Amino acid sequence: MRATLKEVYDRLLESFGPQGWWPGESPFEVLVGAVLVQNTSWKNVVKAIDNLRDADVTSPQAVGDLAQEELEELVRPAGYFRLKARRLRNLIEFILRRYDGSLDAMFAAGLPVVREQLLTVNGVGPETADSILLYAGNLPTFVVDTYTHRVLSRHGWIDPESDYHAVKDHFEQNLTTDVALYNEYHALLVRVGHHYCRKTPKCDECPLVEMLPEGGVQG
DNA sequence: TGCCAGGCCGGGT
DNA sequence: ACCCGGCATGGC
Repeated sequence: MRATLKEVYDRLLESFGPQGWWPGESPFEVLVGAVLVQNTSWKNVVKAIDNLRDADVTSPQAVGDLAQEELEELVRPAGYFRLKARRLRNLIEFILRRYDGSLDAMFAAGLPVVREQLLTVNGVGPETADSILLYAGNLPTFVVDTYTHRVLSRHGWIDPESDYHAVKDHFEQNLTTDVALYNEYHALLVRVGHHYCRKTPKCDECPLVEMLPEGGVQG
């Protein structure tokens, strides 16, 4: 008898409690954070976001007014700083041109439309796009990240070869369409990943250990 | 002290 | 279609 995704969710929620994601004081900060956190620890991203706030860069328009070198210095603590300053610029330019800099207007255009548009921006891939849509826009799209894939494949709940969209569809087809649920579930998977499901797993005290298949973790 | 972090892109086979 | 290197700072 295999655990359902809902049962896994309930177990995580009872173990860790609500995570209250996404960290960020505004949709703009959430969007910025989604780009800056690519393959980087959130601790570093916080420093970069603090820099932006201290410099009064709190809107797409404010980013638009910055020289590229200034933007690079502000986001430097997040790592890959030249690359990320470029990606951030690409995304902000898109929003300024297409939506006159209004995040509200962008999200009002609807989930499937905006998702496709975001994916055309160089530097915005599926996880970044879905993070923006879910955590900044409150739109019901499930976010898949490295921990999502790792936790599920180690427990034998997905094919380890499955790609981003396969995992995303798996969640969306086996859960009710619910922004709060998607939000909390992803945050809980990152939490359990941080504590127990690193590259070398520590399953001894993991709340999901009793849900392991015969033979323990895969891979 | 190395290893790794809430990806994504571009170039080579 | 795949595979792989590059990107960079800071925490544990």
